[in-house]
Amino acid sequence: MSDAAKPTLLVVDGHSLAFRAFYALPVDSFQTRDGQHTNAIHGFLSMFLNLLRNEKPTHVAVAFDISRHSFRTREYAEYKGTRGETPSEFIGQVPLLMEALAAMNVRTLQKEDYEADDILATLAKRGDTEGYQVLVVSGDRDTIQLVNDDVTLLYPSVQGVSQLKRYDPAAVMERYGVRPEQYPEIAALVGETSDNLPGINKVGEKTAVKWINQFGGLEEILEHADEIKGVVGQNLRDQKENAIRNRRLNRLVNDLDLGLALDELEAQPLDEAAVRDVFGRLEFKSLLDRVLKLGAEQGATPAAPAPEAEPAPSAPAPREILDEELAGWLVRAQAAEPAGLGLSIQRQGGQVVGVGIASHAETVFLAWQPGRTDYAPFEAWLASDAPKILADAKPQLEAIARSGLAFDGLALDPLLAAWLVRPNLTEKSLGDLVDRYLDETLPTGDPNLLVPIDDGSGPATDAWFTLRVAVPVLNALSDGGRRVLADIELPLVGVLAAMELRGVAVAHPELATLSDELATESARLAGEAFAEIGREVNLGSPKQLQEVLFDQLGMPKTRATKTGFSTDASALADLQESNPHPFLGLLLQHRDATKLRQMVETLDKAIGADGRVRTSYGQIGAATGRMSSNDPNLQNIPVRTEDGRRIRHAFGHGPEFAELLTADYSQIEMRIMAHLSEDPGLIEAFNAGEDLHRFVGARIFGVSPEEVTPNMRTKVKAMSYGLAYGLSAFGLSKQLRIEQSEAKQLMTDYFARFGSVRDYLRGVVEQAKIDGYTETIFGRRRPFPDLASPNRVLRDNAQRAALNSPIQGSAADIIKIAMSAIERDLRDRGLASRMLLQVHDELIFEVAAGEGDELETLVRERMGGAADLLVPLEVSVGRGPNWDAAAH
DNA sequence: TAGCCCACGTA
DNA sequence: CGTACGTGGGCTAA
Repeated sequence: MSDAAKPTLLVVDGHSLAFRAFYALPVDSFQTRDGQHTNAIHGFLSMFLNLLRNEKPTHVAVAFDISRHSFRTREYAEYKGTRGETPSEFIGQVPLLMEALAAMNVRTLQKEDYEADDILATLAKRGDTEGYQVLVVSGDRDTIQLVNDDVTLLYPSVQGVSQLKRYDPAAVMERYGVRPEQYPEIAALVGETSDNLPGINKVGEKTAVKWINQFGGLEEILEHADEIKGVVGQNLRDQKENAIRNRRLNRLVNDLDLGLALDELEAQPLDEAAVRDVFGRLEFKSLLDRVLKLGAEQGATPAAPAPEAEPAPSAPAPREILDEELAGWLVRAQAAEPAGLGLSIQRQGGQVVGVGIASHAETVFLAWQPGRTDYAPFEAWLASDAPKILADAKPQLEAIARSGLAFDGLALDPLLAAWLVRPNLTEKSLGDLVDRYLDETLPTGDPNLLVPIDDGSGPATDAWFTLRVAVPVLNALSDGGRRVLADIELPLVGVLAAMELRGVAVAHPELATLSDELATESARLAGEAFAEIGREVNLGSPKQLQEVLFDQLGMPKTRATKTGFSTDASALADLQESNPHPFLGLLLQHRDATKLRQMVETLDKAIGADGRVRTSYGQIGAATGRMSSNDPNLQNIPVRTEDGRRIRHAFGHGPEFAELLTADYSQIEMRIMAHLSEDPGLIEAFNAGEDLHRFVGARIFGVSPEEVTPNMRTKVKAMSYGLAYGLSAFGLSKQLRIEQSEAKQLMTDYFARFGSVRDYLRGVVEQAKIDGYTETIFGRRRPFPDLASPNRVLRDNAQRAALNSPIQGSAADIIKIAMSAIERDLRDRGLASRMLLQVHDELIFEVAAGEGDELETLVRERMGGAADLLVPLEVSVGRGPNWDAAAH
């Protein structure tokens, strides 16, 4: 039998969810005129109705505890003993809730001497055996043990409580690192504070999982307790009775006699009169509408025409329309809004599940589903260049693409625009925009619902606010900012969405091998390090390291940090010079190995089923205009060390592609500095086409370029790059490990030859003090309020950031321009090669067979031609089977 | 458990 | 006492 054809049994732990709802919703906002509190009932029913709506169970039951006492409290009197008095506001809500469920003809179950979870376990077991799909809804982690291929747990998430997380076996494995049936063994070891079940001291989830995976199970762990070293091992031996008791108590009873057959749980039409009565007494108006609507959909006696759901405070109530009516609406709405319609894509699991479209006067909602023909006019409009306004468009464009829809016509993203207005403290969501620019609150249905209401008001309202907020945001933007938005940022949105969807091929076996090697290496280094100091410490703990270095080994104190003294690499290098000790070298090597291993592991875990890793680009990430990359960060993959490059070696191309191509700008920031400063010397250096640092070195040291030694070149290079960061003589001396006087002299000599650079950098800061902001070549602004701060540290920091911003920001602008141009070219020319990654000044492409040369030419032209500067933009390109080999 | 701090990878 | 980021472990306050 296919899953879709199986009956679905929904079993809910009434007590635990009502209790969670009680804490999630404000007590004071939910009470009847005669003072009866109803927040737990309201929260529970709201969530429950959504479950019925979304999951469409064929069979339903809700289980409750009878009292706080059960066979577990008899076995272990302290069980749940730490729980305080049940709040008086909660008491009395449960019987009313049961009454409401009875009116809805939902069976409620209780069993003397057992807890609700035992009832869930029994029903899950029987449902599974009898061929049901079972959904268990509980806020008690013990129910994780019930999960299997046919039993899914829906568990309220900790922070939001606004959504239920689905736990199937894979999700349990991902979250807890063990199979569902093993979860209670973890819980037994760790203990459960809320149940007053102490576990083994110092054993947390990580250790428990490690042991389980190492020994196979709790029983085996206890058998091998003698082999476990350290304090935790002793704790385990001392406290193993805790674990044994916990395991006995957290085993759910799954063979209760409930005195009913599963057939009897079949979903029944609600009793409308009774529902009206109970909900009326509870004064649940909108919930009554929802329950009756649901009842009508599911074939209950048709309810009297229910009043329209309450509209959001000021948004027009959304209508749901199809076919010709939708086509007509779109034509009229577009005529009314020539700048674009508001659009919001509701998503679930990365797919489109609903769409809101708004003009100022009206909103519509579309319950879009793949294969439906009623929405053809919408799909045509979506694919057309008709202007559309979306807040935080990128993830929405991705859902559109994943759902097989075409998109064009992104006219504005107010979130992106707001970032250009205030790139530092940026608004992060539509709600933030509405707050700041409209001084209103974005209605979110009911933020406290356990499950968000899914009636279409969300996306339609979002679309309406998106449209409205666009005007004040645009008004706040400078002319230059509008140009950056239109010419650079908006065209990039779709490009980034496409890159994110493509991902990059990463070879798991290579990473696995590397990880193993690094693990062995770091274990060896740790062992040697421990031998040096005669004890075992946590080498990853700066605190413990300080004890070793400064107390035990009596080394001189290093640079102070907020919480002690630095143990970073440069501090340790200093110590190695003044107080040579083998421990220091071993520690540094161990750091390198563990850090690298950690990166390898993170990357490895990010490889998807298709062998590709997908990052997310933060378009509104950096204040300078750069992008960021996260989940995982692919902009900090090691390159400087041999082992690091082995990670790059694992980045390859898909089987349908021939190789990778990397293209990066050479010294783009220095070139921008040459352009902005108009320094004749620097401009000449670049136009000479000779090695920059050699050329500059020759000028500074008064020798010919051939006479510039590697040492001289290193100093000049550090100096040049440091300039753009506001480097001081002190900092330069430290980095080059030279005397401060020598660093000072170097700077003097540098500026003697390249004086315009200094004048420019000074001018940037002066102008920024006047304007309050800096600007890139293309007009991207960044405000610097701290330039006027009386606090010197803040002011100096702001000065350095200010002089760097036009340089870093212009470089970001340039590569963004190039990216959009390249993406467009690739499409226009019908090439199959594709852009995959951006690492600030570098682009990585997957090359289709036979396209290598054309791609290289195209990329060189577009990157080199992205800006017209006083110096050429040089691009270097490499190709190869992997990222490392494609380097140049 | 949330959030800070430290340390360190990239440009 | 050099800019811009993101990540992860340790640690601590709640």
